[in-house]
Amino acid sequence: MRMTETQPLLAETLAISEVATLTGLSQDTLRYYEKSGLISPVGRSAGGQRRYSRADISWIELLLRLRDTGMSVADMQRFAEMHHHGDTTIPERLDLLRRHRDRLAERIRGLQLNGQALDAKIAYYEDFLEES
Amino acid sequence: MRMTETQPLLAETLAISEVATLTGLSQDTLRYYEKSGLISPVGRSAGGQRRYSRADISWIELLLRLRDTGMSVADMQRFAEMHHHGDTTIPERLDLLRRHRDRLAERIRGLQLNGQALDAKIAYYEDFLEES
DNA sequence: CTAGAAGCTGGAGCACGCTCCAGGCAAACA
DNA sequence: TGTTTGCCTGGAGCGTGCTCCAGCTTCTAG
Repeated sequence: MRMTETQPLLAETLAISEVATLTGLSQDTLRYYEKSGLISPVGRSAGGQRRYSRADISWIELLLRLRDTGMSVADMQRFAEMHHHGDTTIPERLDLLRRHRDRLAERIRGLQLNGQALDAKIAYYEDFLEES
Repeated sequence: MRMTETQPLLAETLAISEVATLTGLSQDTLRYYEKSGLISPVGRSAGGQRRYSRADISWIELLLRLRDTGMSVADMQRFAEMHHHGDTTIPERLDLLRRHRDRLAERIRGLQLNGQALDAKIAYYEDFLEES
């Protein structure tokens, strides 16, 4: 078979620097997330360096969505653990996602209202300047 | 030269506990905000206890709006300092508010997009459950 | 084969935004 | 009047989410 050449499967994996560039997370953060259980232990090269698979990448992308919509690391840990326990946890995961989604909707509504109040303040300042 | 008490003005002021209840901030946070310059030194009773005026309250309400829309304490400090320097800083303040408003609009848009992606994920899980 | 770049681990450190004392004076109620 | 409740200050401490580092191993280009 092949000798020193990398096989197709291996060619599909990414080094940590590439994942960092791809996701915008720092290498330190990627390692920190793995250490904290947000990312399940990722594949390794013969020498022990991380090799991320496509599945790892899409999992990280989901994590980022959760994080960017305000989910805490603690909640992401719970979610990751469910994920790790397989399909039987899908109802729980669904539940968690729905709750999160609802809180997000509320938060967006709140931000919109605050935005309107800020607009009013801005208009007030604009009027003030116009009159002087 | 306002050392008199039992004036209508005094009747209009609030103790820190009342402001805490009113705004949802803790007494410690109110003192911390004052210490950090977010709130300019508030009036005191003869004995040295804080007495918040209507103007103090509405300033705090503006601060809360800024905070709740994601402004950092550092940025609020700058804003507070401008405010403290009087009307000549209105153009700067307007500028800061507009920038903040724009960032907020962007953030809301981003949250909405992430929300849609979460909806898709939720739908995926729902389908999965339905088929089993 | 080798130099330099990239990655590893465990653990310390940091920025932010509060939060919680201790020890003491102020205010309100009975 | 007393005593209970409230507020004061300065400063230490904390939870979160990273970020940095030392000392060492692995990879890769030439």
